[in-house]
Parts: sequence; C-alpha cells; structure tokens
Amino acid sequence: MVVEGYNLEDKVFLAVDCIIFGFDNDDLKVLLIQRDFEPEKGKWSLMGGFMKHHETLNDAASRVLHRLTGVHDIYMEQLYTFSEVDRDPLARTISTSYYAIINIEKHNEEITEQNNAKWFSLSDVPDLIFDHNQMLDKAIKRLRRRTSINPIGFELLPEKFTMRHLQKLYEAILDKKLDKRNFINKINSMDILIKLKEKDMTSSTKGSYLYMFDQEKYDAKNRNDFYLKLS
Amino acid sequence: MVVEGYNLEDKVFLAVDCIIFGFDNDDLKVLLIQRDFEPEKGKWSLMGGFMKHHETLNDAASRVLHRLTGVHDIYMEQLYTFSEVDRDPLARTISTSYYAIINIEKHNEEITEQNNAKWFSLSDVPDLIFDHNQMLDKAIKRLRRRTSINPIGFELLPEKFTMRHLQKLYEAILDKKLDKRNFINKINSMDILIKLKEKDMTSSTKGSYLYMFDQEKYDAKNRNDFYLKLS
DNA sequence: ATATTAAATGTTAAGCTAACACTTATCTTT
DNA sequence: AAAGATAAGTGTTAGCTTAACATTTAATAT
Repeated sequence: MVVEGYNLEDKVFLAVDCIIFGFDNDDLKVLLIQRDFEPEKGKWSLMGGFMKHHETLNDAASRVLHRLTGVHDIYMEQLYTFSEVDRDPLARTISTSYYAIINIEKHNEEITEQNNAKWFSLSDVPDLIFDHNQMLDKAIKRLRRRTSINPIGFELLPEKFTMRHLQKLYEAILDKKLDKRNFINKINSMDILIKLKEKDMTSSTKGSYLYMFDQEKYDAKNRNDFYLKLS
Repeated sequence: MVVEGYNLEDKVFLAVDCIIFGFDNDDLKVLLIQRDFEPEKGKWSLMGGFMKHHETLNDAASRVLHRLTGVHDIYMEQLYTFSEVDRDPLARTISTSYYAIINIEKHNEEITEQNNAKWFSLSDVPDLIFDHNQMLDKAIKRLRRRTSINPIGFELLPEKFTMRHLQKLYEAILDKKLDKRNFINKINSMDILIKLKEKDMTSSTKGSYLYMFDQEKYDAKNRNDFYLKLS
C-alpha cells in the first residue's frame, strides 16, 4: 500500500467560532459581533479567529473568548467542525465551533463595545455570515442536552440566586414553562444547593431566599454517576 | 479593529480517522489496521486519511470508509476534532474523528486483508498510535448514548434477526446484561419491528422468530420526538 | 418416553413524573 | 388600621415507568 502523502496543496486554514451564551434573568442570550472587516463587512457573526500554529483548538477558543469578553476560564465545549468547501469565500477555511457560557454580569462591556458586540435574545438572532446560524442551532441543542445532565447552568448565574432565577434560567434554556413546585422539589431532592439566611428583596415585598451552588456536594455525587435531569 | 490575517504559516493538514464498529452476534468489534508505513510502522491504528482540498470532512471520511470496507453509504457521524500540537510527529496535523457502524457480513474481506486490517473485540484493543485510543473511547461513549436514543443499532444487524440477536447487540453496546423479558417488553412497546412468519433454526430446536426493522413506522414515530431508550 | 435446550410469556412492587391550589409575608393603598 | 396587591413558599396523589422475578412450550436427541 502506498503511503498517503502530506500534500501541501491540501493544507487549510483552521478557525474557531464561539457561541457565547449569557442569561439576563429573563432571556437566554448570545453574543454576536458586527463585522467591520471583509468578507461580509457589516453583517453579524459569531466571534471567531484562526488557530495559530503553536495553538490547539482549545487554546484558540480560549483566546478568542478572552479577547471578546475579558474573562478567563470560561466554561466551553467543542461542538462540531464545519468543512464545506466554499464556506469561506476568501480561502479554504475549516472551522471548529465551540460554545461557551458565561455570567453576563462578569463580562467587560468596554471590550464588547470595542468589538461591536451585542447580546441577542435567541428569538432575535439575525442572519449570520457563512454557516454561523447552523453553528448556533447546534449549540442550542447541545446546551439543552448538557444542562439536562450536568449543572453547568449555574455558570450562567451569579454566585447567589433565588429559586425563581434558577427556574427562569432553565425555562429559558429549555424554552418551556416548568411547574414551580415540581421544579423546587426536583432541585431540592438533588441536594446540591446551599440555602442562605439572606434574602433577595428586589422582586417582592416578602423577599425570597438566596441559594448557592455547592460544588463539593455536586462533585461527591457526580463521582457516582449522578445525573441532574430536568425536563 | 485589525482584520485577522490569513497567515500561511498557520495552515495545517487536516485528516479524518474512522472508528468502524461491527457486531459478530456476540461481541462489539472495531476494525483496526496495522501500519506498514511510517510513522509508527507496525503499530495498530484507526483507518484514516487526509482531507483533500476539494473535499469536505464528510467526503474524506466516506472515502476512507469505502476504501477499507468496500461498502458505500455507511452510517457515520462526526465525533470530535483533535488538535494537540504534537499529535502527529511528522507535521502539524489536525484530525477529525468519525465513527461508523456497519453490518460486519457486508464488508469486503479481501480489501480489509489488503489493508492489514483486523476486527478487535473492544476488550482486546491494543495500544494505538497517536491519540487513537482516546478517539475510540469517545466513539464508544457516543455510540452508547446514540443507540439509547436512536435505533441506529439496527445498522449493525443483518436485515432479519431474532430478539436474541437484538438483545445481544444491545448488551454488547452497553456492556451489561439485560433482562430478557424486560427487554422484549420494551422493544415491543416501541412498535417498530415487523415479526416474520419465518424462524431462525440455527440456535435451538424450537427455533426463534425473525424480525425486521420497520423503517416507516420508526420514521412516523420519530417525527413526534420519539425516543428509543434502553438502559 | 425422557432429557435437553433455548424460546416465549406476565405480574407486581417501588420509584418517578406530572398535575394541581392554597397559605404566608410584606408593603401599599385607602 | 383594614383591605388589597404581589410574589414566595409549601404537599399530595394518580398514573406511568422501571426493575425484579420463574414457569411453560416446542422440538430434537437419546
């Protein structure tokens, strides 16, 4: 058998594109940039960048995420690699999509403004360049599945949150209403939250208790094939 | 903001590596090749190949699958893209892994022999080159999840099969024993099989009924968020 | 006719899911 | 200070799903 050659003509550019999710206590949002460069200048797109020769794809995605949000150590996950021959009109470019979720309060607004970036509710997302709408669709589906299994949803919330916040978040992710009592029962039965003495007084006169995610308890359970299933 | 350049020094080779699953009525197997070329000559590896400039990754994976098995239209799915900087010692090569499942009876044995290919039970898989063991691990996990949701397992079986075959297959995929009565009840409740008048007489004096997968019924159900859940 | 082998078949307890409504605490208004 | 408004907090139950479990049946071989 003939050895497959490393043919220079088959070399390609490899890029990453990041679907960045945030939550504003009401809606699940995605951070998009308006391009001020060609190709497709003026159109909205995901934030992306080329993988450099000394980087892995994960490195490149982390760099891109940091550049747009100012935040390090963002939760992210590789999604899928898109390779249609004509997806980028300027040069053969293959792109690996990543999705990330961040606490919307933590990102640096100056930086996002400098990048012409804006948060869009999922229902308001415009036509994006290339295959970016497809990437976003895949990301939403993956996020739904992932948050049904792992409590990564907490990454989207501030450190302290109310049950109402948490429920709203899951409703936004799953795009459906949940029953309040069933939701709370389910969450409580998981025993991965710490109930604080403190109350949040902003949403009602009565006030509602604040909770924190208990990483230690979660880790302990997770070791034994624990599943957070919300549906 | 400065336009990101298309820097030639960042171009890379892009490869695909295929995890090919088969089932021999007893064990779940994976098809590996023994390399007769450098690097890592003599070691076992997944079947792979470079993506050519006119191809998509899917095209490349299909081509590689066909070259090794002689079969067209194999069920396959993209898994993950591996990009460690030193994963290939000869040149910077990024590899996207695909897993495929085929009916083991259909593959062309001459072709696999010419390629020094051999079926390995999952428990006997040797050390593979590069990050191929990692790829295989991911593939097994994905296969388990996928077959719990979709009936792709049927791709691994001949057209006509017995309940026993089907159960053995799922036991091999999930790597655990299932209760016969519960399994049959579950499968029957899905109502996606056609029970034939014919019997398979090879495994017992009594003979056991043969079944076929009913694609139409499955498609009809699948439109309404139908899930095949075997656990 | 007896033994052997694998196929075929149903029931039940326990756990989980999903549907459902009233009371409580506090502030605001009259 | 009484009444109203607003969101928080709280349990029960019927229906469904899961998982555990053993005997009978059909055909051939001895």
